[in-house]
Amino acid sequence: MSGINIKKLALELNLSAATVSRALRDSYEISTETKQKVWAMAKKLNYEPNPSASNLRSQKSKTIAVIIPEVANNFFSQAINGIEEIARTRDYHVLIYQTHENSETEIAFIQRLLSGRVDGILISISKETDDNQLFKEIIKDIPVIFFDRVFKDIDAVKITTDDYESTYNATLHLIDCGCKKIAYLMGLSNLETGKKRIDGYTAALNDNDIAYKNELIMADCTDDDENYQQIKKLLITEKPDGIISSIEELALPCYYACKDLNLNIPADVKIISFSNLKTAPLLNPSLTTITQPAFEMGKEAATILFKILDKKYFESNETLILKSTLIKRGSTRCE
Amino acid sequence: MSGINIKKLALELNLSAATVSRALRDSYEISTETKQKVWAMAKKLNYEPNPSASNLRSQKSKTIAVIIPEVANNFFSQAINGIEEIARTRDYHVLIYQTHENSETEIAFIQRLLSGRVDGILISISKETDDNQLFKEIIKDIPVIFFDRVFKDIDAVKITTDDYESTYNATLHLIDCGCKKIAYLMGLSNLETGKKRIDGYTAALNDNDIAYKNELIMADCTDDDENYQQIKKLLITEKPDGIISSIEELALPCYYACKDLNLNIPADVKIISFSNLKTAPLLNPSLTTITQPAFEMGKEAATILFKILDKKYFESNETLILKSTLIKRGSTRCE
DNA sequence: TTTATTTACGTAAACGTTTACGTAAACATT
DNA sequence: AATGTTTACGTAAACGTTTACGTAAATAAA
Repeated sequence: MSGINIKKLALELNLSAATVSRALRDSYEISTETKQKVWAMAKKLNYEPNPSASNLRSQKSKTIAVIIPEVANNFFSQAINGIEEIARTRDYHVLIYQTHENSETEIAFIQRLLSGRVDGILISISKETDDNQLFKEIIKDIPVIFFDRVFKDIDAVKITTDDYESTYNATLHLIDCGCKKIAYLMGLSNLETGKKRIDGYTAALNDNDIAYKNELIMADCTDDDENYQQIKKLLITEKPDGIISSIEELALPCYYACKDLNLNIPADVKIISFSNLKTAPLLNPSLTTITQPAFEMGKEAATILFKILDKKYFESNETLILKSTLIKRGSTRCE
Repeated sequence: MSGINIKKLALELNLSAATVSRALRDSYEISTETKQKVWAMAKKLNYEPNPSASNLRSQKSKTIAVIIPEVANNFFSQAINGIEEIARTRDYHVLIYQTHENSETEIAFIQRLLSGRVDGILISISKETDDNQLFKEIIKDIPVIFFDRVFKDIDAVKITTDDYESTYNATLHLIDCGCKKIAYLMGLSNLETGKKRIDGYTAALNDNDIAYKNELIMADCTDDDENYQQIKKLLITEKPDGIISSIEELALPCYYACKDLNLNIPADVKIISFSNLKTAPLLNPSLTTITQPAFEMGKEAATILFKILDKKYFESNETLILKSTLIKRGSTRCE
């Protein structure tokens, strides 16, 4: 708010506001001479166009929203990083909203965004959300890209990783290491993401003639301590020799539980987790991870959103699938 | 963009836009009866006021900007978490900008924000920034709160941690553990933050009659590999028995370097680092950390900003200092 | 009953842009 | 010389709110 607006600028230049506006946007209607005078004066006076006025007139906000469960999470913060990088190249602004896995918060945010505040939305659905009716409505009003945590039956652009293959291969890896009783820590069960992950697990079991046992499946809940207790209970009662954690949040509790129960990783139980932890190689033991390309997902999601905003993207319901990487480390070392 | 604006709403209700506007804001000038009709219809039609129009008229954006070096960083993502939580309680929106430690990017962002896009700015200065002249200018135009990474001589509100005490106590801890040659990995040397940290270190050495040696100080640079090589070189040539890392980014390279050189932590060299890693307890060995209250810093910074916006805060240059915690773990275990 | 006050609304201007439309001057075409 | 076209700008309306000001009707005070 240097207090300088286009009118004052025009006054200073003995021009009309219209001419100044056109000159600033490099319109062909304005002589080169005038343009240069305008540019010079704009720079001199540190003129910045008022975004509210611009947005109001143009009905564009040059802003996108990112709605995620948590910022303080390796995956999501890396995704934001990618999104912000792309947005910056386009001089777009990025609004951040955290749902804390709460469906109502999520809905409230979205409702508030349906008023021209943003030109598009990038969203990773909260765990709790199982009803996609609202989303089916809003995608008619504004471009929405779903990333990582997506719905099954919605006609929208989605960016995911190869969730099915990831858990399939992870399970195979454990089987190769000799595991016979592989537990599965299930997250995101409401979402397509979570379903594909467990499907990969069961398919791998099937393909290797290992019976699926319901008792080996643990569904995560919202309470961290409860999760920890459940994992411990699972380790005690079922004595699995392998664990696949479908979400990063459950990996560390596994480590703590094993420590607590004097179980050796990987001798007694091998562990693989979805994770974007930078410290995975330095854990004790180092953690075998399914690492998602979070940064690239953010970049891709933003890139596609901008293509849509540019009207250069026409597949309204494509799913772009990026590959995760299974990084084998100490927690699944075979003897 | 449900396409419904205040005029259509007014038309539907047989009222003027002015009355509707006032009813929505619960003005005393409007009868209870009318208000309720308006509220009901607004809800029914899913009316959301257009923010550009509101902002333009009111000269408020209900938006704040957060300018930080990186999102994908434990400290900053936790700080954003705190900021977002406070902003939400006020129905404010949060814009995120990453400088990637680049001073010019930082300046460009700030310039763009001086046009009413945001009502206030929360910023953690980039490493490279040493000139605070621009900042002295902008704080006249818009409320700016500096957090964690702050300038020395600027008349603004700052939120920091007890940087001096933190490194002082960390150094003491190493001395207590018998360390005689304590290396210091220096970051943020341009900023008050970095200066206070190294001051704490040298003071502790002084108070314990240990000579300060320039060769034991390593300044970080922008290149990760270069940092790693420098740390290795330091370990080889100086053989320190303790290391204090003033930034989280250098902690893991230390671990790798020690591994590489077959140095045992903590037997050969003890390590303490500023860090907000959740996995610090699970590293091999677990890492002794100076943990900053990142979440609380974000909350405090946002809270004070809102007080300023509410004109309920008048100390224009207070520094609020939160306490970091020295968490002693395996990397500094004494025999 | 007359006048003052309060209540509940409407009118219109303003916020700072952008752009459709208009136009005078310069230039080109016949 | 009369007409058409281009160039380079200005005028004014519009985007969707909010609010100062105005006012008719209802109520209170005299």
